[in-house]
Amino acid sequence: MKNKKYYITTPIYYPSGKFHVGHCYCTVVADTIARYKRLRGYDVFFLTGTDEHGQKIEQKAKDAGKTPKEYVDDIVKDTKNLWSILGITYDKYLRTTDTEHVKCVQKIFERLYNQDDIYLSSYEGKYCTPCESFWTESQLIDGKCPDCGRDVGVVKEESYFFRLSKYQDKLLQYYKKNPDFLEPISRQNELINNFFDKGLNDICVSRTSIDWGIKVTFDPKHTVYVWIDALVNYISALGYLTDDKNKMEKFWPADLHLVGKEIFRFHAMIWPALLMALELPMPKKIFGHGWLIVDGSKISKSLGNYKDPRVYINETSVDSLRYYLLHEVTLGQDGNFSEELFLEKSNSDLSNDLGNLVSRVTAMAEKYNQGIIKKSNVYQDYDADLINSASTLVTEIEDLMDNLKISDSLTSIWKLISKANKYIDLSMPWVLAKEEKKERLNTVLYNLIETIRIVAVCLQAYMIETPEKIFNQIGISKDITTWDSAKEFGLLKDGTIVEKGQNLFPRVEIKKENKIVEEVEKNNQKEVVIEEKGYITIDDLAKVQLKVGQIIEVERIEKSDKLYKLLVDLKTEKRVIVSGIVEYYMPEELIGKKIVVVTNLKPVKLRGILSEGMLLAAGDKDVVKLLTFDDANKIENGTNIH
RNA sequence: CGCGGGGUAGAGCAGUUGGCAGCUCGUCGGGCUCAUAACCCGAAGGUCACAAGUUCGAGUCUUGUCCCCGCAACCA
Repeated sequence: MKNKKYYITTPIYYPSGKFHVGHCYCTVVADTIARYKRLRGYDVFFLTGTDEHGQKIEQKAKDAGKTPKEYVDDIVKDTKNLWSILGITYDKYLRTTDTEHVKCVQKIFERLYNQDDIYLSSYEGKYCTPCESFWTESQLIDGKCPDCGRDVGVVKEESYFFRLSKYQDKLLQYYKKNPDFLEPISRQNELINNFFDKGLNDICVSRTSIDWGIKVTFDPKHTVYVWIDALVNYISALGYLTDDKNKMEKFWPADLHLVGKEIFRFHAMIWPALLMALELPMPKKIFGHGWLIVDGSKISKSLGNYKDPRVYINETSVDSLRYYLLHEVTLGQDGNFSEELFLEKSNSDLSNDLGNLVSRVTAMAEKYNQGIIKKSNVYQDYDADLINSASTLVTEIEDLMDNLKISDSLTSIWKLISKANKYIDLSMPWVLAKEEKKERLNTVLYNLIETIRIVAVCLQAYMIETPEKIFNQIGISKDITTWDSAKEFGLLKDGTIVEKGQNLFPRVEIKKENKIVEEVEKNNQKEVVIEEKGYITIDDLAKVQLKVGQIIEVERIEKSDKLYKLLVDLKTEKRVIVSGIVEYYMPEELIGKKIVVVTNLKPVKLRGILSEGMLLAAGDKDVVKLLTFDDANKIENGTNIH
């Protein structure tokens, strides 16, 4: 019998910088679904990749003194390393610079042009010459460029357009007939209310102002714009329009396109329209997931409020990070990520509940029975609860996972873990050992190890190291690690030998307070300092605006050991600045002090309070001294410093 | 009146078709000693943002108000 197939994709990410935990989130979710489907016997094709063309990449590469290709090569190398650390089991990593993809895009472009779905016209828009960017009317701020604040001019550029408007009605009909097509529903509503009600415009699918991209074969001064270049990856990866039709026939249509909410629109509108134009079947589902919010703000490059995800993994383990992303975030909604919460979860759910369970059970097996697990059947009433829950766990997970309730499915695993811990308290194996109730002890240990086996089998969808470690510790053979084997309680063989191993999840000391905040500040400083050479120019220095400020109010921030909320007088205005100097100054020492303030630092929310600047201070871990002035009285608040 | 999401215990969240307000962490008290200062039991803690309405009954439905966040044609 032919296996059922499952085709799942992540977006192809834009490699304009290092990837952060948000990218990991989406990819880990997709990986988990892929693993789950494989466990259930599906033939899975899991696609991810990078969208490597466009002006921004061209610019970034130039800044770094590399060619665009060299630039993206480096990032891709790093990304693949990250994915390998996270245990991402993609079947294909597509790069839009791959020859196959380029050819596919060109052929599609030709075809759509030939059938008049693409036509030549001109794109007219407000253009900021120094920024080399087009802006829409609504993006402009007071009629000026939102990036640099300079005047914009009207510029006409020859462009090819895709007749999106032609597909408007067909799309709407499709949405209505297939209510499961776009999820969550709220995003579908947003899409329809925002765009369809106003009517769809044809979209510009080529640019003459961008060089780094795929050339239009019949008009090479044009470069294919992102819509077609990027979206088409989902079929170019399967070899669409090549001689090898196997994958396309087997896997298309995709079962799930997992995308971020910011690109949901394009996937919900443009992509289906393109597929209609190409007369290909629609994907089964497009799901727009939410974002990770870090300490109240979204992850953003300009805030610099993120770290390399490997930092978190090094502190704990891959499985801790995967667990957090999968369990703490409801798919479809925004989720919270903070280092403190992450470590807390890792300690409580992983170290205390799961890790400790395995540890105490294997320890008892060794201590009381030389690690030998024997089948025996001296039961008590309360055994039934554990055994029932364990034997129905897999079915429960299947129900939830099939509805993409990933977080809930983990919760049901943890409910069983908790039951196992409770079962130990009820059965008190240490008493049984002391009183030499051998047969009952054997039953209890058997039930516990068997429960742990079932938990570990299920965890294979979510975690990459832990299930294997558990299997080794409880000494079981491969045939009872399969998905279906967990549907039956009692497959564990008589005489199985258990060996207590290393702790699965060592507890991590949570250093109270603001590691993360400090990190944010460091990152902000980095923005100003030019990376490699160590020198900055006078212009760079001029970017930093320094003024004399006087501290007029000092307040401790609740629940923070290190932070003061300061009100600083800059003569023309008073600003709130949050500063981590509690350890070094008493409030009364600070009041009235004249200090150096960075006034054009991007505001950051710290502990929920908007900090609109930064104080300059000298020091290291032990000593911190604020920069002050010799003759403070003689210098006025608000004076510029150069 | 551009669109969408949110406001539920100290924190982070869940609440399906309206039917006694829940989960995890933290706090407090107790138990246990197999285990990673872990595990188990119990308790405290909420005007479900506010106001009005529908209803026998509203966190849930309707209307209005306030506040937070995101999107507004390439930030996962």
